[in-house]
Amino acid sequence: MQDFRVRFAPSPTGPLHIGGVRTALYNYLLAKKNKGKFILRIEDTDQKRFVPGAIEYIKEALEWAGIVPDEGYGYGGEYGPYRQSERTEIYRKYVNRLLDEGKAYYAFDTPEELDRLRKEYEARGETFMYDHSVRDKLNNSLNLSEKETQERLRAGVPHTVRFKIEPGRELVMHDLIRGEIKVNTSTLDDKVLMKSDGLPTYHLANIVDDRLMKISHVIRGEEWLPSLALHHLLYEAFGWEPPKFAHLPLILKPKGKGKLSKRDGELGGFPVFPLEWKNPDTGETYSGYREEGYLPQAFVNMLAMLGWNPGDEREIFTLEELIEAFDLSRVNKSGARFDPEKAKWFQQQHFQRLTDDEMLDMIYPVLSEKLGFRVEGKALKDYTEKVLQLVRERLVFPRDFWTWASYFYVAPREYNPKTVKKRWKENTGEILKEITEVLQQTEPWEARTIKENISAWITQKELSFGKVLQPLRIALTGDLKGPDLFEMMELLGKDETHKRIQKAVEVLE
RNA sequence: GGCCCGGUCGUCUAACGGCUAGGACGCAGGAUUUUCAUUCCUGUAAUCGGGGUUCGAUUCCCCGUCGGGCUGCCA
Repeated sequence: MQDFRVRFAPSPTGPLHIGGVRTALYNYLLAKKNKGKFILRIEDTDQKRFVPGAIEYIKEALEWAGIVPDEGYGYGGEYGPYRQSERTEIYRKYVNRLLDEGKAYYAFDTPEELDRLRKEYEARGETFMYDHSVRDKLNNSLNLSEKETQERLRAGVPHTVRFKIEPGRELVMHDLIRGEIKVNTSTLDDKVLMKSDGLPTYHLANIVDDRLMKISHVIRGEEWLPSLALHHLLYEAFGWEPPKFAHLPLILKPKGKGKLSKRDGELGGFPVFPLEWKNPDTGETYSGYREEGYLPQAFVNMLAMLGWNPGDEREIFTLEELIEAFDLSRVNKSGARFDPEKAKWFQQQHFQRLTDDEMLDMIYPVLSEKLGFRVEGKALKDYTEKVLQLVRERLVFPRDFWTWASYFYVAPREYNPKTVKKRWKENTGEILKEITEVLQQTEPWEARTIKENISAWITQKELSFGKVLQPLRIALTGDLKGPDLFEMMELLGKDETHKRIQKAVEVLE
């Protein structure tokens, strides 16, 4: 029985976007479910596109989400190095093997020449493919004598190595999600395996590394499906048994056409990245789920459900529960449109499941920032804990605490003109003055007694509750929203309650 | 254009070939509440089209159509 080993192999060309995180997540879930290993490999064979900070970003994002690699770049392991730019010698060895066996060849065509050919074909309405039909007319070692080829190589003429694909074979492959996939090799081109800079392309490095790192299952995005046939042929050329493959459906834009891209976030007002990212070149900043206040468990839950379901009607999962429930056979085939609203709903569900202490830990920093000083000291913390009891069920993000509870800390500076206009009548001032007296005599100062006294007074005066309580609320909070009025008054305290009522009467009369 | 992969409510999705096609988000209405929010209830809305196979197709096959991906010395 072969060990279960999967890898996540991002390219450090920028921040990981949520599609990448989901791929990592599915790999991780499968590894954990099967008591296997989840490996992080960095695919940085394109030095031109390398972005400083990207590797650190990827690791930080995975760790924040709780998708921690067991092995790989920065995590150790016996199959390293796990960064492809450190493995060039290995790739060279394997390319030479293909070259020796006549399964690959040197190509001396320059990028300019190829570019020209592509344009020519395009002008004719055709597509240029470097394949069996044209390779014997092009500038490569298949058409050169052994001597000429060796001379050019010795002279350092820039060249690539291409994989020689034999046409006319019907390949039947298997994908764990899609089933049988058939491709005729005549439709494939002779892909470059080794670039002129001596570094391998993705295809070669990927196959060699997956083999050497004993990867049992390759779980990757659907954008790789067209390369599956090529990869199979490479395994075959090396005489290796290929791993099992699964191609995940893509995550699509919420609106419009195409797959989710980083621009969609700015347009739609939601993050497409797990963590905030500052582009080192342009200085542009892209928002992240972490900075927006999302809980990692909500983020992961939301991503898991985008393309997979447990087969029953459960929707809320912890990471552990996902490991238990996850199954590749229940991953969907079609692309999923990302829905920012549903993401918010997952956040709400997970946030509400937090304990008071967990919530408070996230709320103190928000409060400190708004208040302008660090929240510490038992009195303030105890007070905040009581405030939390009144507002907790309406919180979705930690920052919501301030929107719903600011008036517990700061007296209203202004009164919402619209609600004032609607609810503040001529005799309101008079009513509040009388209420003040009722409150003055209220002992002890508790929600229950306050409620009893005010209710009794309203009934006795034959007034409506709304006429009295709504202006009272405006006086205390500046608007017509918030938790139970009497609980609020108890927490605010007798003095503060009086001060606010008096001020409102002065300002609004 | 070529190659590959898909298509169930607006969105995410469920339904061994056999029910009034189920759930969730959203939206609308209602209940609760002094208010807002939460919560609860109700409603809303779908099998891309055409052929076939079958007693019976959302489900299997073919064609069309639409959507997506790939088509780089990117990954």
